[in-house]
Amino acid sequence: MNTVFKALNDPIRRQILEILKAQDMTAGDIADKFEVGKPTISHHLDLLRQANLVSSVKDGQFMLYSINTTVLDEVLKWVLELKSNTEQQPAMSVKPFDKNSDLKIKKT
Amino acid sequence: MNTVFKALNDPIRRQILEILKAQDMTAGDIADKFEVGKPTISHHLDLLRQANLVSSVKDGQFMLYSINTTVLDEVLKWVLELKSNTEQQPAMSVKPFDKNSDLKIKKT
DNA sequence: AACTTATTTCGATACTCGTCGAAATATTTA
DNA sequence: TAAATATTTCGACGAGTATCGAAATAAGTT
Repeated sequence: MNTVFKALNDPIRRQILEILKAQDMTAGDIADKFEVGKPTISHHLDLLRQANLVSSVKDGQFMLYSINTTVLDEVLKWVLELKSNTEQQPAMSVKPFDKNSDLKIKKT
Repeated sequence: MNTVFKALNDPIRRQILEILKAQDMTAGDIADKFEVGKPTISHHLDLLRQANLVSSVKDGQFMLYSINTTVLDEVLKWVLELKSNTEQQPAMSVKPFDKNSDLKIKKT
């Protein structure tokens, strides 16, 4: 979960995923689509692989990368959970916050 | 988009969102739920606010924070887009990659 | 007005991260 | 086998980030 969010927290890595959604691609061809050097892209691909967001397979001297969207289900679930049910009123709700109420949640 | 992913890329900030999903809460009460100091939580709340993931309102000497899930729709849309349609075969697909094909996409 | 409480701001510090060029590794081609 | 190509690893550097204690700001209390 942490590694997935970490992997998604970079515009290049997100772009790589978008590229790989269209088609599998070699490391070199992916790198050609960006301004940064190949070692940098290799590093980005490594982080994506650690997060299980891409898989790779060796094809001769090439490394063919492909997207793996199953891990995104976790993210999806987490985000949807956050949006589900209890439609929270914004802070400036009609009912003022009662700092003396016993709603305070103590650390579990 | 970038700021949202950046804000979500921290376990404490994600926990804060989960807490605020249950109920609005003051900065101090939020801070009490973590081991780190109050200045740190204040900073985390600031990042969440920059990403529009929380809103805050002053209630006397307290700052009441509440979640704002509308920004998460962006994330949701992006993730779903990545999962939609073209169910990509993994790299180890039956058909080997043809490095000589003219599939190479040049930079737009 | 003095004191307490709540929160943020300010510097400072340690750590992580994105990036690079050079070198290492592996594969294909001549 | 030597040279070329593809990719990764390595070591380094600068920028960003999480964290802290102390100080500043603001509101409530005595």
